[in-house]
Amino acid sequence: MINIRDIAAECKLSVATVSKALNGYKDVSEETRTRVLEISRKLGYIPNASARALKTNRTFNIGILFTDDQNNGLTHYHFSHVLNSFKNEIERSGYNITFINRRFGQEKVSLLQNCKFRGIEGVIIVCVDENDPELLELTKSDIPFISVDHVYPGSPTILSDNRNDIKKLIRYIYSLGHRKIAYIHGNPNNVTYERVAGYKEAHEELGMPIREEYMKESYYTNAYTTRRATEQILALSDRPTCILTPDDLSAFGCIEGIKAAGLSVPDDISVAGYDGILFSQIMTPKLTTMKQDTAKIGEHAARLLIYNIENPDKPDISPVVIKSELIKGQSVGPI
Amino acid sequence: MINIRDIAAECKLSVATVSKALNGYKDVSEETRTRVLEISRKLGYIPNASARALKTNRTFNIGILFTDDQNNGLTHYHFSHVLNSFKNEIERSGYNITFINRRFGQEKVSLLQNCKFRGIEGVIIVCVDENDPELLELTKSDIPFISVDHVYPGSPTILSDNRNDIKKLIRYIYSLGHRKIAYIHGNPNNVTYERVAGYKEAHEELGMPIREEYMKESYYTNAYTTRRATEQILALSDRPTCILTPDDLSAFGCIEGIKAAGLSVPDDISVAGYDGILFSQIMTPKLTTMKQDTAKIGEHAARLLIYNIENPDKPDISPVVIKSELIKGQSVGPI
DNA sequence: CTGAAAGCGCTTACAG
DNA sequence: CTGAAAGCGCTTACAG
Repeated sequence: MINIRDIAAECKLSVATVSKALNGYKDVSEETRTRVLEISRKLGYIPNASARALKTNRTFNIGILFTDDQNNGLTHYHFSHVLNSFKNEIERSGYNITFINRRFGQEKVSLLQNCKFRGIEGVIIVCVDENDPELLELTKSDIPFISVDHVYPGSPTILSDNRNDIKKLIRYIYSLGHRKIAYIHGNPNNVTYERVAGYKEAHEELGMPIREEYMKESYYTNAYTTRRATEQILALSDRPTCILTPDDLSAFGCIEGIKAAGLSVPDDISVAGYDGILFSQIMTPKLTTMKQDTAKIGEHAARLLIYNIENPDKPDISPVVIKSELIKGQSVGPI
Repeated sequence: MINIRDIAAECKLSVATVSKALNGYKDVSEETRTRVLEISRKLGYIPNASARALKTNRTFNIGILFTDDQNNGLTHYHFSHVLNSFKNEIERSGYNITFINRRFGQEKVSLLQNCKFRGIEGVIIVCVDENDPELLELTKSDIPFISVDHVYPGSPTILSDNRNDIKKLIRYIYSLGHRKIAYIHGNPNNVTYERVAGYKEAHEELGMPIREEYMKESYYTNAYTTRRATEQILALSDRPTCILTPDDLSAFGCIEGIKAAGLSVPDDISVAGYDGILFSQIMTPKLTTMKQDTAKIGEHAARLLIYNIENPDKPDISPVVIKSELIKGQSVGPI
């Protein structure tokens, strides 16, 4: 591989001058710069990122931390969209995306150690076990990060407006005449907390009683446990007319359970999802759901993270809240 | 940050000895090694990957090249599973995953230059425009790569047994009494070529005529264009009894088109997908499809790539073919 | 078994 | 405007 010294020799210049010419420093004559650029192109010069990183202490590598309790990983139907958008925006800004893991070579190390080892400049935390001690260690370190959906106090978060969005959804369902709305919510975390709070607030505002037997817990993206919860709800003597589910994927399980009971959606009972993934709109009936703006979430996450990397002295830690959009669909019908 | 010199000072040893102790070289006394390890732990030493890479010329970074013509990127419902499995296996072996792009900093560069710049040791090529000149440049370089689905002569490929798998699917459909089977295939590429060949071979073997009007082109993962193609097929005077689609996602478009025509699946007309993604089995009716073994594809891809990185003198370039599994589902009914 | 020395490819204060 | 020199943190042949 051609290096800067080869160019210097070819140009009869010092490596210092070549380096400056290549990096666009002002204190190089136009003539010299042109010659250096020309020769370096002729020689097929490609800089060495490791050498540059070693000297400048900058890698431009951004780490992704991305594992969820259901172990969807990269295949998560919602978060992969967030990530895709994040990646596009990060790369537009000249950074690179890499995945954080727990090793160097064959040795097991902590997430923070992996970041330090590889000179990761910033991390996006998506869809992880928020209580993992290694994760907490990372969030307390000096490495900037942006968290999606979970709030680490004092650090920037980006998330959907879960509380208000679910209220919007419930108001819509209410407007169709529903007065008995069950909620199969996801396992406890920040998102679940906000949505359950929104569910309760909407009930109070609309004058509907909150009934414990209408609230069940399931796992996110888990059609199986959501079907189980659906069966419990269908067994109630006073059935709800509509069931909210943790997300679109688990809504499929809910609908399956309803069909298995010989009922139909939305004629006998209505169902709403959450997320607005592609499949929710190509199935029949089209799902009533809240479409999270994954493009915006990923893009803002990238911009905010980069801002904080480049302004370590005055980081922007104000949480960013992105509105979701109600998709009316057809799975919630009029009463 | 603590470096190797700090440890050397603390241990009253040379950096050379510390380095050797840390790296498990044999020619260090057990006592010295223990002390070095202890001190380095006490000091919170973390090695510097850039420095190590600069010296050893090894980064352990594996690049992903992953963009498809429908621009699904990371959100591709099939390939994200391949990638997830690939990632897990790569990391198990102590390598890291990163994405290849076309820049360093704000400068536009070729894919190969990006790889060289960052010291990428190997690349997985998934789901890209195979004729991109920059891609061809990369495939002709000295950087080992593994290609999924597309065959670059002289380089290792991993792919499903498309030709035989679709024959298996057609034999099953035939066994249910179907004699008029249409095929909406994807846009031309290696996979499409093999599948179309399998479609024709199966027809010959089973004594069914190949009818041009039963073959339409669509795009992969595109429900819209597949619906359009379905409409053309439904307009035929002598309709087929079953339609094969490019993949499960586009099968939704096909089914939509059928429903819009007032027909039902599978009572009036049967539909088969391809891939076996999660949604194909939680929809109603469950889709008849070929389930690609994404876990195996990703895992083998990782192992083969690593093997070729670590054995540059005797690379293994034999193509790996993975069998798919027929999922009978319910969207293809008996005649 | 230990260490002195060279060097990986680059950048950057500093001198001229 | 150009260059000599130091140094980023590490590894490794070589000498002892």
